[in-house]
Amino acid sequence: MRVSKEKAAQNRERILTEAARLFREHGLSGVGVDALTEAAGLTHGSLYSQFGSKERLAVEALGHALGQSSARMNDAGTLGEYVGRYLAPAHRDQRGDGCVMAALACEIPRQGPAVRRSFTAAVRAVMNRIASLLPGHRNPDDEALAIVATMVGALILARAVDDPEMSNRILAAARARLGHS
Amino acid sequence: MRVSKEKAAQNRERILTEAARLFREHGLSGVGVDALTEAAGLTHGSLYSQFGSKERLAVEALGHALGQSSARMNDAGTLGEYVGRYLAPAHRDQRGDGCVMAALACEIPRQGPAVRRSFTAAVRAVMNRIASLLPGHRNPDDEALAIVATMVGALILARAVDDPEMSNRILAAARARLGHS
DNA sequence: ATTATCTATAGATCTATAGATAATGC
DNA sequence: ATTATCTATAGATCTATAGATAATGC
Repeated sequence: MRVSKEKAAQNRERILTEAARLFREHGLSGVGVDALTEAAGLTHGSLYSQFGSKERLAVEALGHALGQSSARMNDAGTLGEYVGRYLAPAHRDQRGDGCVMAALACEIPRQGPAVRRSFTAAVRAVMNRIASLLPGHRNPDDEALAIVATMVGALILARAVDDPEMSNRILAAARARLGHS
Repeated sequence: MRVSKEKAAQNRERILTEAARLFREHGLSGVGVDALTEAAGLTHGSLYSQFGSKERLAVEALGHALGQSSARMNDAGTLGEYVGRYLAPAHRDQRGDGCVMAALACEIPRQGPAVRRSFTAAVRAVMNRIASLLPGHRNPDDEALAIVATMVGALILARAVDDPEMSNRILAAARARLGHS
């Protein structure tokens, strides 16, 4: 069954959106082609006509999610505001809609070149954005990288730990640490 | 073919050692029972008589690796020494023999209760150890958690990024950040 | 005529189980 | 007699491909 160009574009968009969510929730190797296409109301075969392979879909889905993250990042006017939103329990609790880096970083070293390139660009973008919020710093880029490391590390650990009190404490400690920078 | 008690214990030990390495290198869901047992010179069936399931092997392998990590952690006399070794390119480049938290943290939220409990205990142990290296601090535990977050986040990002210069820079920025704490 | 999607299927690979085997440990 | 290991296999699930289908877009 063929479908209108418009409808096909919508399907593509929906697969990308759902894939961006599913990959963050279950990991890149934790979701199959079946689940990815089914979430968009299609059958698994359709993935291959639209994207050619699961990996190419992953690259596009990452790009899709990273675009949204950038937009949200640019909404924050100050570093404190950004940090506060990033290290919030709400962000910790919705992995599927949150930071791509925190959701997937551990898997990235095992991914193909295209995925890794996309991820690296994302780290660089966050670095630049945070550096732009650090006026008058001596090495804004390096300072920004240290801040990103703290944010990502805290969020990842807060999600991994099974003790809610400890989890909140990790977030609070990182916020406190970054509030004084 | 049965085997002596001693030999069986050796086999068990070897599976644990190899599993601790393979899990860190490829992720918990990235290695199969086949690879785990083959690395110890056995066939896949033997895993079930020794451990009962892949997950129970994972729990024991994590415990095994965490024990080694603690030992190494206690070798460091100062925070600076510990941070310097942790955020070194050598540690970044040998994931299979390095920090369990940095290798597996992103996957932990999707694991069973036993794995999560073990991971949480590890975070607590590192927190306590680092806090003990922070004499005279007001909230040593919280400060320690922020430091752990920075270390783990920096190592994870340094491994994920595909640009060696950027990778080294992340490590250096985090070291600089923690050198002044 | 083109093409987005579906169906059917190939070929791997994954976790787990059942039963056989053969050496140990009593 | 016990038991650590092996072999064979079940039953899922995974990525990918081939060919059919049917509506679009010319």
